[in-house]
Formats: sequence, C-alpha cells, structure tokens
Amino acid sequence: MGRGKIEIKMIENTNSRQVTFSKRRQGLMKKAKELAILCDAEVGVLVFSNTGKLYEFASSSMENILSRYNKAPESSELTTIENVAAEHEWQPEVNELRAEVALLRQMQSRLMGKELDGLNFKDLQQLEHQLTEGILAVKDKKEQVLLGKIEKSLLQEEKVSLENEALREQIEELRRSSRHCEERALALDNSVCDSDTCLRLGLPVDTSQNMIIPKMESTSNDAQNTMVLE
Amino acid sequence: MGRGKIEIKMIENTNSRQVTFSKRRQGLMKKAKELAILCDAEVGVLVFSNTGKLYEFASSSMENILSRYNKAPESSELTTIENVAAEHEWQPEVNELRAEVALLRQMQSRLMGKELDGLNFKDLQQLEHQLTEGILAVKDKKEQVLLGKIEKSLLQEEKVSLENEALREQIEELRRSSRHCEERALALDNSVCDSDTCLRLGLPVDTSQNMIIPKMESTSNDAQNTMVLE
DNA sequence: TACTATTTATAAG
DNA sequence: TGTTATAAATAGT
Repeated sequence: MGRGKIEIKMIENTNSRQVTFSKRRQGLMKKAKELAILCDAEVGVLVFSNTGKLYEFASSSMENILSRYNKAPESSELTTIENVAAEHEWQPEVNELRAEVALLRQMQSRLMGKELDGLNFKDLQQLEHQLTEGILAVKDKKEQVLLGKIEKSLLQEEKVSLENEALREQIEELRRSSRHCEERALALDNSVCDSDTCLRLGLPVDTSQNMIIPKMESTSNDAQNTMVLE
Repeated sequence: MGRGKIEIKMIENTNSRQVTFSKRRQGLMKKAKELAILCDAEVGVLVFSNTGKLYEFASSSMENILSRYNKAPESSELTTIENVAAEHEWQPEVNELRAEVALLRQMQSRLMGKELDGLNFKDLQQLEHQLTEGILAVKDKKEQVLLGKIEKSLLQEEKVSLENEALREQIEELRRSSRHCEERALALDNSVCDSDTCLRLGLPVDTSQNMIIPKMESTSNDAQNTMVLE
C-alpha cells in the first residue's frame, strides 16, 4: 500500500526504518482502537522500538488487560503454580456467564425486532408466534390489573355507601329527636305558653301556621338525599 | 475500506460484529507482525473478544514483552501484591455478570409474557407496545425474505427463458441447414444419379418416392421439439 | 511534514 | 467461506 510493494523484512536504512516505524505504529494503534470499539473487545498493544522506547495502547487499562491475560487459560507463567490454579478456577464460570449474556442479548434483540438478519422464514414465523403469545399474555395481565382496580373501586364504593347509610340513619335519628323536641315544645307551648312567654321568644301568637313551615323543609331534604345516593 | 464507509462505533448486529471481529483481528495481528519485522521492534497484542476468548500475538514471547513492560518507567504496579489479590479480582466481575444475566432473563421472560406480576398498567402498556413493534419488524423481515425468494425465482425463470430462446434458435438453425442439405441432395439426385449408381448403392431406381420419406420424418421431429420447449 | 500513486484492508453481498 | 467494489494505509517523493 504505497508507491511500490515492499517485502516484509527488516528495513536496513535507519532513516526509512524510523519513518516507517512511526507511520505503521500509528496505524497499528488506530486499528487496535477501532477493533475494540467496533467489536466491543478488550485490546492491548505493546510496542518497543529498537531503541527501547515503549509505546502502548489499551482499550480499557493495560493493568486490566494484563491481569485478565494472566488469568486466561493458556497463560501459565507468573508467580507460583498455586496462585495460577486458584485464579483459573473462575475462568470457566466467567466465560459461561459471558456467553450467556451474549446469547440473552441476542435473543432479546430479536424479540424486539432487531438483529433479524440470518433468520430464515421458519425462524421468523416462530419468533412472530412467540411475540404473539407474549402480547396475549400481556393483554391478559392488563385486563387482570384493570379488573382488580374495578373490584377494588367497587368495594370502596360499597364501603362508602355503607358509611352513607350510617350517616343517613344518624341524620334520621337526629331529625326524629329534634321533631320530638319540637312536638314536646309545641305541646308545652299549647298547654303552658301564655302570651307573655310568646312575646318573650319573638314568636307570633298564632302557632298552628308556624309549625307547618319546618315540616315542609324537612320532607324536601329527605327526597334530595335519596336521589343523590341511588 | 470496504464497499461502504462505516462509523467507528459498536456494531449492534451480532453476526456482523463477529465477522468484522474475525477479519479485523487478523488484520491487526498481521500489521503487528509486519511492524515487528520491518522495524525490528518488539510487539505484543492482546485481544479479548466480547465472549471472553483470548487472541494474542507476540513478536518474541508474551512473557518477554510483559516483563519488559513491567520494568518500563511508567509501569509501577503488579509484582507480588497484585498476584495475591488477583484471585479475588474475579468476584466483582462474576457478580456483575450474574446480575446482568438475571436481569436479561427477567426481561426476556416478560417479553415472552411471563413474570408479569408486579408490573403496573403503564409498564404493561409499554411492554405491549414493545412487543407490537417487535412483531411488526418480524413481519417486515418475513416479507423481505419472501420478496427476496420471489425475485430470485423470477431471475431464474428469466434465465431459463433466455436459454429456451437460444435453444429454439439453435433448432431453427439446424432445421434450416438440414432442409438446405436435402434440397441440394434432391437436386443432385435428379440431375446426376443414373441407374448404375443407384444400383451400386442398393437404392431402388425410382428416386422420387424415396426422397419423400426422410423429409416427412424430419418435419415430424421438429414439431415435437417445438411442443416440448414451449 | 505533506502529497499521491499504489497497495492493502475490508464492508457488503 | 470466497468475492469484489471501495475505503484506508502507506511507500516513495
């Protein structure tokens, strides 16, 4: 990839070698970065120039990558054998978990209508069927939730109705007792009250007309309450 | 560098991602090797796929490169403490992975209409919406697959039709040339053949009758071929 | 270092 | 997996 094709062997000319080193090192790091991003991979690159200078790239951190490398199956160096063995105990489980996550993610994507490439017609039909079942179940659940709410609401209404009933009875009770009181007062009035007393209460002397008015009001109130409650 | 330009960001489609990973990983390793050879450098590359698999390249040996890295100025970690701690380093990652698996499983169950308890009406509506979108996408994909098949089939049909056309022309050509030949033979027969020649060939003397028979057969064959091809 | 002619890598099918 | 059109890398200037 240049003006001419080159053989892959050590470049003898020091200057050319340095120029090429600089260009290709950059290229390598760029490629490493792209690989890490595009493919969700963890990538580490270490380069020592022939003058001994270190250049590095790490998609996460070199520390991370190296510790992961040290735990990897085929690496058998470092420290004592026991440590290595202990570290490796985790590896199978971690790999299984990673694989499972990858699989679950793919299945989930597909259930959401993504990553459908590579599925044949039959697969797609099956997937659609699965989704249809899902929707039906969700609709059922929604219905249940609504029915639950309605039931709760009905119970609440019933409770409130009962409260109303109680209140109405209380009112009736109060009204009855107040009527008693009035009747007694009237009776008392008729039998005991003299013009002197009536004048003191600021009431007209003709009592028969006065008693009709509250009775009418009371009847009217009852009718209104009944209508609201039904 | 391909049929189209791509943005450097995580490839969502699992399939594409894996294909790209494989190709670019190879490319990266090749570049690393070339850099090491051309410029007399020491190069190490470590790549972990998102499923946890390790790929590595080392121009000398990874052990060498890592020990050189650990001795390099800016790196000051590792050594003994790190290794002891390494054993426990897996725990957080394992826990995270387990949690992720659990979450993904629950989401998946819900997309399949299971484990819906605990969701409120709004959640359920959202879930239903998600499923509906999924179904639509799947139906679209199914349609695409079918359309693709149809197109392929039409192309095939067209191809076969063209072949038929060519074959028919070939036949026409053959028929024409054979007719020419017969006519010439007839003409030759009428003008040149004498009784002596005819006797030597074992043919009857009356030529006019003999020539009719092959001509009839030839016509009949042509008709049959035409019928089969159409 | 910047510029291209060319080779090489690779995205898409 | 193999192919091909195109993008990207880079050898030489």
